[in-house]
Amino acid sequence: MVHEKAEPMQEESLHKGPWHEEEDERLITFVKLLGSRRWDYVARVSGLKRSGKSCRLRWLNYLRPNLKHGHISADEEKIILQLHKRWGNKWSMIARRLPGRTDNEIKNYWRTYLRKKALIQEQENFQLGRDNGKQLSLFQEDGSSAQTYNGESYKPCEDILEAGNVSYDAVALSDYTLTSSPYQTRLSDWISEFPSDQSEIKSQEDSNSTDSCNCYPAWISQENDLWGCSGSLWNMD
DNA sequence: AAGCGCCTCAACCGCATGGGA
DNA sequence: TTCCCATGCGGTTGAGGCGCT
Repeated sequence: MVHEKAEPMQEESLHKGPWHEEEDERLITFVKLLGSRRWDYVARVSGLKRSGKSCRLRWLNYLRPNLKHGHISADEEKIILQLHKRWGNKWSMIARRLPGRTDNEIKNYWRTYLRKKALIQEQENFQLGRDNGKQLSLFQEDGSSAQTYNGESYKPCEDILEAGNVSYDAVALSDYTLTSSPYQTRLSDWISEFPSDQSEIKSQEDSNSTDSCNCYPAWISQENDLWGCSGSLWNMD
């Protein structure tokens, strides 16, 4: 490994905008040579008139191996919805749970498609809430969970219920208990296995780095069964 | 065919964070 | 402890594609 103090790039000479094929090829060559770190150095040594930031972004979002470039599958969409409700706009965290997908891709997908879906869902729930004389607000304007019910905060579980095709109203009417049917009992058991504190979640995240994001934590892999997802997504290399 | 508006997504920007000197 | 720099992250932008009129 060469350790050389990187000179600052000449800002005014930097290329911006879309990458050309030759630039991609050159970047791939130099990343293979120098590794996907020290991006300023890679940018400078490669002769690409791009910033280190730009090189890093191009590599992470487009050039790195094992990226998927196709449409987001229904299974992946469910995961995104679930994790967004859990974590909010933590796109990089969500991306780590979806092998081959980038935070940018997920962020774009959310903004262009899922956010609308969430808003529609909100409107439907608002209508249902009005019909029942209750106000169940599940999403804020930005798409995040509002976590209120009749003006009171509650532990969010709508993500799980939506994923399992259980209506929000069913939860509202059962005072958020999930034990009245075998299916709900199963849900309840599953929820209870969720990491109970941030440190546990953190340790699971740490064991699933970007570079080795080929597995899921136990708590989410169980959703596969719950959702009846195809196995292919979960066994990705 | 041309013009317009909307949508998508690659790329940029600015701030936060972490590590090393 | 402080400063500096590289990297990471989330929000935003804008070019190009596409469909509608």
